[in-house]
Amino acid sequence: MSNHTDMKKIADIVGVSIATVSRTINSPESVRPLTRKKVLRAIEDHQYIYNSSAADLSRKKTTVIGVLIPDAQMPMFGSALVAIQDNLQEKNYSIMVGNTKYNSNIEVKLLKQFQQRNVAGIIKTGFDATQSTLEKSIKEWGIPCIVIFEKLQNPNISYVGFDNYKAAFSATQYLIELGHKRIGLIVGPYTKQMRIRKRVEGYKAALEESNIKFNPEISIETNVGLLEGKNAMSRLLSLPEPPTAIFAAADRLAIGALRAATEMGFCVPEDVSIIGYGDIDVAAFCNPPLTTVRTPNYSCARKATELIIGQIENNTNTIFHYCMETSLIIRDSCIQYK
Amino acid sequence: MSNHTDMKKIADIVGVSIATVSRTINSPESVRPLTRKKVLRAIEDHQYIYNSSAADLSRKKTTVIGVLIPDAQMPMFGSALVAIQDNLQEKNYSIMVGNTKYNSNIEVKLLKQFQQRNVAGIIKTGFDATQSTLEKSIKEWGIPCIVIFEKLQNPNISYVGFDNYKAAFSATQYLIELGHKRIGLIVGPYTKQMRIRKRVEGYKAALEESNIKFNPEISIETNVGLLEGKNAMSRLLSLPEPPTAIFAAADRLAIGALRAATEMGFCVPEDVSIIGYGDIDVAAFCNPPLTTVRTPNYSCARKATELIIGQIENNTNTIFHYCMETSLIIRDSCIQYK
DNA sequence: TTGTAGGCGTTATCAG
DNA sequence: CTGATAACGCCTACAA
Repeated sequence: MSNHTDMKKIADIVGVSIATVSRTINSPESVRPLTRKKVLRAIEDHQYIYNSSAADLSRKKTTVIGVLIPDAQMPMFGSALVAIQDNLQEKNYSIMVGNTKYNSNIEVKLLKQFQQRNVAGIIKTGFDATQSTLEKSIKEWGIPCIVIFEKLQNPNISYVGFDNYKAAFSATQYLIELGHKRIGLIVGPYTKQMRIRKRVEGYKAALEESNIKFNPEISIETNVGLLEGKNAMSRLLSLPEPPTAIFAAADRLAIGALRAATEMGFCVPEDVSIIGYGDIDVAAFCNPPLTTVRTPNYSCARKATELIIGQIENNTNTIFHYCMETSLIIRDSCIQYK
Repeated sequence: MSNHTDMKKIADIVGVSIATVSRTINSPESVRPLTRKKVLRAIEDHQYIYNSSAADLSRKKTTVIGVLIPDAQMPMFGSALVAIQDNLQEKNYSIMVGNTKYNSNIEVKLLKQFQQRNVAGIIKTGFDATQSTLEKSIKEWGIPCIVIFEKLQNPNISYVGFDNYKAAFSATQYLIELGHKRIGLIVGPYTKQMRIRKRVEGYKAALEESNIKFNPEISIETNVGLLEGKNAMSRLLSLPEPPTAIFAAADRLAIGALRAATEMGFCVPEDVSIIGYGDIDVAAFCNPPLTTVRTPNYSCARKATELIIGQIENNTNTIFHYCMETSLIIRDSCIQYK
């Protein structure tokens, strides 16, 4: 005989059926106030702990949502977590996180875990063309899945993102307007990530629009990180004819680049301008403060959560496409080329 | 009739009992190789999805662990998440996160959620004396709970941390050795957080050891953030007789402080030295690179995960106390006082 | 408004 | 090594 308090026990104590206990928890309005009160009292007095696993099994549906991010250490993704929870908290949903490290094996494994745990919905950052299998399986799986931080081509997948192409275009254009012609690019693994590739395309398009020829020699693909940004910048500045401006398509790359410039004796922005991407919070605290593109991370994640909750509760699964605006945050790391 | 693949269905297909299917999943070695192979084949062919909720219910035990952090946006806590998952991944455990925002109401709510979901263990950062109720309930609850990033006084709670007192002591001492006597302090909400209070105590003890009187006027308690650090530093540097060195007991405070100094025309370290705390990754990329105390965040989280998994699997619940070493990382933001 | 009872998909015990 | 079967704790028609 279990000495552990379950619904049955509460029911016995109050002298009511187990169904009534369940009801006072899930739809209190459907039980007579007096009964309700007695049940709640017993729950309180006997420290009854509701068992979500059992409920999940019975309902064939959980109140857990799975969140997939590449790297919890990056503020951009951390803020997604915060936003999601801010929105979920009051509704008593829980968050299951997975850190993919940009590794699709890990991602697949985590998704499988989510699936086995029967999460009610998934919010993930980024979605690659190479993930068509994934697309198919999520479709069949039948739960809502929203991609954030990215504007997708694929009309079958919901997203709440921003236009990486446009944002990168405007950053590059800004540099061009300042008179720069030799504009270097330091960018993350765009060969793997669509969201990053769009930035490269935006950069190229802006150059082209101004009849500046794309120069692969001053364009570096690297992993995203402070050190990586620094290394890339060192290479760029060691060139016989270094760029006069750099578009670092991630703030952390920009911060690394800034460090490289400083250490090599280049003044920013006098000797070389640097524009970042993301407007992470330290960007404003760099020396000099970093001019960058602000992407609406928090609001994307928040909006996505709102939408997914809606879908879960109404048991719908329509496709949403939201594209939020980005903006140029002009600080002190870029200057007119003379 | 459900068209959804469950164990029963696989069993029927293979012509074996449901128990055998369960076995080939959970203890493959206990089933005849040929049978095993057939079952696995069917699982593969029919895209069977294991239902963890059901298993959890049956086992009365889950394989999810709850992680409580104050702010997912802070790299220190992000790295904990990463470390925990790195360790959990291969064992097929999942992580449920909760972001407390340093708010104990939220924390209590999240813990209750964890409890209802029947998590197998809890890893949390920080533990306050004010949380004695919590201590009691976790005790009764009976699952392992490990506090990280902190060395606790309370012998009843497991921790894997480091000695904040000692670390702060050594940071302050370093400043003193450099000849500073007027050493300011910018620190997080130590009135609320034990882990932060220890830093204040370490700071004071170091001063006292060198017969420097603690001066409350150059000591500021604030929330932890870049802007907060900047504001605090502005106040300090506006004093008629500003400090010649600052111990910012969190790197983000230090970075804010650095910014304030720069904007106010103070050179760091020539006019004022700044030492940080935490060695977050951008610290090395500041201008100047930040001298700071390195705390073993990743390894604490990793170790804690290892321990908690051990407890879960062996069904034990002993108390562990691990204290890791911190170290002084000397870079360029502090200089000899002349 | 309340009770009855079958079912959710696994695990685990006990035989065989 | 394999099978039958009773839990696990809750939800949800259906009935009263």
